[in-house]
Amino acid sequence: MENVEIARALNQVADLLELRNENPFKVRAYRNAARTVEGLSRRVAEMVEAGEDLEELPAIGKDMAAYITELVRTGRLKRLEELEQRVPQGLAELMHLEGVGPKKAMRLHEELGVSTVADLEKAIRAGEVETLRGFGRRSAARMLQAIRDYRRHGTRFKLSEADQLVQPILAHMRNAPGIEELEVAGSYRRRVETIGDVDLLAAARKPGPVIEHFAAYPGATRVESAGPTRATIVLHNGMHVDLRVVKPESWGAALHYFTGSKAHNIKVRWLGIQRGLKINEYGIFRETARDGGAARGTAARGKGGSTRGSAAARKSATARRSAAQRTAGRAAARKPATRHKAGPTLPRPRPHPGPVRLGGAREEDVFRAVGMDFVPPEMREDRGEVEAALRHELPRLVTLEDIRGDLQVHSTWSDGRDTIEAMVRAAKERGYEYIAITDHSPAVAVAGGLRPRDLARQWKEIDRVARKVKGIAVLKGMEVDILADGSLDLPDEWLERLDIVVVAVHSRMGMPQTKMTDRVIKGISHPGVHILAHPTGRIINRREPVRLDMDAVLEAAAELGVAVEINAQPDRLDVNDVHAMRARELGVLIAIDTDAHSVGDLRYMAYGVSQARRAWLEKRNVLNAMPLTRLEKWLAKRR
DNA sequence: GCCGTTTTCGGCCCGACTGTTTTCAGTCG
Ligand SMILES: Nc1nc2c(ncn2[C@H]2C[C@H](O)[C@@H](COP(=O)(O)OP(=O)(O)OP(=O)(O)O)O2)c(=O)[nH]1
Ligand SMILES: [Mg+2]
Ligand SMILES: [Mg+2]
Ligand SMILES: [Zn+2]
Repeated sequence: MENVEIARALNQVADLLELRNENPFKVRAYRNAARTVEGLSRRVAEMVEAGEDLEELPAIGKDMAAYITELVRTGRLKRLEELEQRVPQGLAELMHLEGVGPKKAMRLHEELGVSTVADLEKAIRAGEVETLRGFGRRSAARMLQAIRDYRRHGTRFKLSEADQLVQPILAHMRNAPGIEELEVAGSYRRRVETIGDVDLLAAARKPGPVIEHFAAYPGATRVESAGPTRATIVLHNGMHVDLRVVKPESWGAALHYFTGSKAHNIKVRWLGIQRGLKINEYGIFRETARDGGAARGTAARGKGGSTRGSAAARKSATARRSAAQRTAGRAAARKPATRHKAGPTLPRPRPHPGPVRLGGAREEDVFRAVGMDFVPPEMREDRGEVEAALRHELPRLVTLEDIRGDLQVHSTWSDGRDTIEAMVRAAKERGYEYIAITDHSPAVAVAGGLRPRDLARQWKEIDRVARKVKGIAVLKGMEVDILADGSLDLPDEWLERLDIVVVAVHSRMGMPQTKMTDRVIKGISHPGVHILAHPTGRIINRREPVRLDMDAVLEAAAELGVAVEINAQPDRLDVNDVHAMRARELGVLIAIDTDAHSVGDLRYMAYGVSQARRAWLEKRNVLNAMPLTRLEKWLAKRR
């Protein structure tokens, strides 16, 4: 069983527990466990088989370890099956609709017999939903819209698509009245390979006009919501764009909040609580002693100030503090400027000094307040970066500037669109020290694979270009196909004469896992091989990864001294961040290659570097961050 | 259900927007 399948089962349990109105912290425990499994660089199944102690993993305790073991051993989970018996099929699906959560889903089912999205649509059209207590015409209309959205666009957007799409919005927002700062936050800033929505953050003294300007964006089909500090619009292609606006003094805290990830935020805020601090998107606050327990039941003091108090005060107060009180505080905080008779029992003027603001103008303020080093956005996934930052042991992540060359590039000799000379010149312009020309081998006939005698001619051309274009080394390479039996698609005498050999699977992608794993390991075991390219073959949103025991492949690569590629094509990003992280742990070098098929594609390097950073890679982990002389030595040593 | 420079019990992030409400639950970021 794969990690994603285990994670899916645990998430399903969480959804069903939520529908059954279980303790929200228990629900979260299942989601946290799922996240751990999904972000794990190793196969949990293998860990179980090896008898390793799963309870050492974060968010995995006695129960979760047992559930995971059961899943691995039997392929089933009794806990899940029991819940499926008790909760009607389809209700979990209803929760995927925007604006429909566990409570509404359950009520729709209990009061209208709705248990599928189709049922819900019928009920809305029949006018049944709007008659429900707490529902109405508007919410029914909203649900109808949510159903349309759900059916239209299920998948997430590629990061590169988001990059395109964001440009005109940024251009529009730069003209917003009074805007002082503007940045894309969320998963986009963390450079996640796919993006659910675009999260924009702006700073302005007066947020109102900025929100209005945003809502008037010509590319929007509708405004989903708009309040005094935030708004959501929907673009023609279905992409949602969130805007949050704060005052400049809150810029850093807001950027931290809106960059996420959610799990990272929760962990950092919890560290704050343990240090007597409250961290939110407005800043970092310390509550004075007199401001704690006594004042808390009363209504809020507006944004940021509506603090819940010191850890000690919190402890004594939370017990006697009802949920109603909590929400009352929040509701009053909603419109602090416009509500004159704020909370129910607010005794103004209060003599106490109120919470002390410790910072929040800069993002570093948040980290410093809890004793952490600054964490680069790409690492903020709660995959150990918080603990590493507390120990001051964060890696020094590789940067685009560290990259000295590109080791997988195609030309017109196979399926590339630009000549060797053009590719070399473009590489030189990027400041590279070297570039490898790696056209396809014969078996990849659809991509114009080169036969050995073509290769001989190509080398003459490479020599000619190398003489003509000074200041960059041009390596003679090939992207050699790993055939179905694991042998390489080029005779040894030719392999030996290449400067660099990149190997990859391009056919028979549907093999069962053990066969595919044997095939790839046999492929890289050939002594002439330097780099394993796009190991899973996945195309994001289009083609599933091949079934491969990545752990076994990476262990073999470590033993053989073969490098593994992060293919920087934005629809590949293969290996992904999680596997690249495992490679690093095993001491496998990573080659970040653009697999460019035109000079323009060379810029994809940035996408590869982003994924490398998400994998915690440093310069020394990256093959093509080596200077030429070291690279040449490494290439020769492999022989 | 997990977890422990404060704990093996009692905590678990914190705030905005909507709709329908007359005081806030639900959902989402
Ligand atoms: N503190 C806190 N912050 C949250 C919570 N939910 C979301 N955020 C923050 C962190 C997120 O990165 C950011 C944007 O929310 P999104 O739902 O758009 O998530 P994100 O962009 O990370 O992923 P996405 O690709 O959009 O699915 O808002 C939460 O429950 N608590
Ligand atoms: Mg987002
Ligand atoms: Mg968002
Ligand atoms: Zn290829």
